[in-house]
Amino acid sequence: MLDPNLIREKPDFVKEQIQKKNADPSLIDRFLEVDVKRKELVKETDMLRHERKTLSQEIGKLLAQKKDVSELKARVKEIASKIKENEKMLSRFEEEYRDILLRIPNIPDPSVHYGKDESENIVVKRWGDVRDFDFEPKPHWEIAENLDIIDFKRGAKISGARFYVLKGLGAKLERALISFMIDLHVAKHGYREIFPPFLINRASMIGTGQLPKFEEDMYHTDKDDLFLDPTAEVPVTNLHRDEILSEDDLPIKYVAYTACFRREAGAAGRDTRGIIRVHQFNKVEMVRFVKPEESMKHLEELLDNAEDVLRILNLPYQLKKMCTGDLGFTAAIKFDPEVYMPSQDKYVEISSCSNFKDFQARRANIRYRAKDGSLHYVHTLNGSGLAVGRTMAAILENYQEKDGSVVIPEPLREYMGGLERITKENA
RNA sequence: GGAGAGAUGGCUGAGCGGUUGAAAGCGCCUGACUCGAAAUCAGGUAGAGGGUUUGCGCCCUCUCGUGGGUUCAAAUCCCACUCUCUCCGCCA
Repeated sequence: MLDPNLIREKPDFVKEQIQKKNADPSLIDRFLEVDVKRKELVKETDMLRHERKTLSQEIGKLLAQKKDVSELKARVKEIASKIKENEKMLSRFEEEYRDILLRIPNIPDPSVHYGKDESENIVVKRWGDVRDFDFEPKPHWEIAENLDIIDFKRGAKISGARFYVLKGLGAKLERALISFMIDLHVAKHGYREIFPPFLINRASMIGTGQLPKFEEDMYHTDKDDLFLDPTAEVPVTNLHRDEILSEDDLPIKYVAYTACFRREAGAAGRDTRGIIRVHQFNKVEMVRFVKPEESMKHLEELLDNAEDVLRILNLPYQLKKMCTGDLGFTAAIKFDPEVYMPSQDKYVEISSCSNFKDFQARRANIRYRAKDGSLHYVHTLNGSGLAVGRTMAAILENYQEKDGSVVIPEPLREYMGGLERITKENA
């Protein structure tokens, strides 16, 4: 959430900023209204409580002197009932105050360009040589089905549309990719590996900004009120919810593999074929907790860590900078690495790297104590490094051969028992 | 699932109806000593909300797992819930 003081002091600025994200500026007016009412009531109630406290102490003293206190008691009782009334009203205001605050999106970083939606994102970088095929490159789902390493039909049978089954070397390649990515980020980029729970409580979902606004996008278990992990960002960022870290601990860098579960509620008809958009996929995610003044530097590093995976796998990619309208609810600035897909001659999102600044830290109450004793909110960042399923798709397409086999990228071979190629025979 | 024990500040841990927002220790900060450091000594050190002040600050309220209740008054008594630990049961 935003700093309430920023909204109070510069409401017009905040309105303007959230409108760039296509959010409703009337949220700010509602906030200010509730804020005023709440403050008045707090003031009044605090005065009453003060009175109760003083008189109660008085009673204690008189009682010690064995004096009559029945009159005083009656007075305090009256005050107490008034307090109770106020508290009921106050808790309603507090709830609304909090709810509005939780529904106001983060404001964009000044360096982010204005744009209405994804069509106005800009490509800021391109890397790698797109391969010159001497045959018509097939889409990944055809390659995979021909090799019998992905089974869409049976995925649908077991679970439904947008689920698939990995088989044989397909399953092994998935595992290889996960290990390869984690090892890279740990050994070369200095992250600590985390393996978090996949079922997550409500408080954590609020902490990183999935709730209250996006409940429809998540799988939920009714009996226990738990959500299926939509991204490791949630459990890993919430690792330090309600904690005060020490300045010496920062920066903290975590990398985690998790399965990710998404209902894709609004995605009917999009990317229906293949493994690009599915309900369950694997992802390796990097998360950083950093000092505010260093967070932009950390975004650059994080982004480079994600790109490094693509470079090492020699997958051509481009980097897209998101415009204000496509930042999403929580990000202040965001870059998406996109991998080249030969069958469509298009670049497809394979990672997303964001700086949330103090937006998540305020929600999740993650602070650090500076050397001088003062308290500050940390800045949080995260980025996929990378989405595993999409990496698999990219490898299948970019490394496919005319005979239908797929060459295994050199750096992955040690994770595949030295295997160099997936063929119909060995798959 | 059953039985029991517990949850207090950055950490450990005392308090079990009325100057207790909380002893003590650790940690941290400041000062003295030192060329410097360590050790020692002295002092300081919870968070949130609100008011006031140009500012340093000062004042008020709330918070001892969470939510309710009893009482003039609750960290302290009662109830519910959550979590942790121990034992039993079940189980990959």
